[in-house]
Amino acid sequence: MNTLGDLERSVLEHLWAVGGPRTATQLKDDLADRGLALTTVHTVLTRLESKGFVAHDDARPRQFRAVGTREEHVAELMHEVLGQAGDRQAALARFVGSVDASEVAMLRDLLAGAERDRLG
Amino acid sequence: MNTLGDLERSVLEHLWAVGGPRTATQLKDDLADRGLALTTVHTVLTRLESKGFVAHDDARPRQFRAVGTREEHVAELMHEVLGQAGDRQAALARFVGSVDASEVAMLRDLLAGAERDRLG
DNA sequence: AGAACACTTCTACATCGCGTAGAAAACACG
DNA sequence: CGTGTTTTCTACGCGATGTAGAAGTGTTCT
Repeated sequence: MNTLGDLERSVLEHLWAVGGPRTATQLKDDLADRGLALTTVHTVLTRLESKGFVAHDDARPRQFRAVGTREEHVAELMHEVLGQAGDRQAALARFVGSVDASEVAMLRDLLAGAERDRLG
Repeated sequence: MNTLGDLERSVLEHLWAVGGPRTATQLKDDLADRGLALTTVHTVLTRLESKGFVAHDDARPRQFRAVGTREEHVAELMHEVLGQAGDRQAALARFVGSVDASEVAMLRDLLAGAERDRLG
């Protein structure tokens, strides 16, 4: 499922944050605190790409960008996780039972919207 | 985060399904399709235990049981995942936008309850 | 009690994913 | 073309996991 190592996650997280395309060299600099070799960045990007999280064009410093947003990813993961529950409703109940107050209010609004959409 | 291998997951899943305690030998038989050695089952149980998913008593065929339910686990994972979102609300919105109709209705009820609890 | 069997713990090994990067190959630019 | 940059290839170490043998401990039956 959520098979991302620390470094992979950092890089992807950064691409998500940036929002746009980024070259390997730029990423290496962006993550300078890690002190990575350029090839390391490349390896990670390649792996992220083979996992479908990143794509690059064929320009000549390759431009790498995140496929999808962090929020999409999170929502997708939540669904995957929920799919593991035998009793989805029970799992959802527990989940809802522990989201914080502001989110509860927001969820309610979202649900109202979802319902309207469904009813047309 | 969700660090469970296939076998570990199978065993835990089985313990969740069974609901009650189970000996290593019983588990080995329960999962006979895997053709595991008894010691393998023990190793896995030990690892699950060190991860906090399983506990055993000190009776003499040790009784192993799942700590918590699958639904609790799922809800917990959902929270962990949600915690990864930069924008929790956006993530929740996407999530809610794709749960099915019956669950939407149920969520609405759950939320009403959650709110009452908070206000009350 | 002693033997035979069952259960538990210890130790080990192969594989795989991931962090990490050197070496080599392909390419751009003056 | 030569030099610096970028990309690809290859590789190694480590920790997690699947897998289980060997050894130790407890149980049972005669």
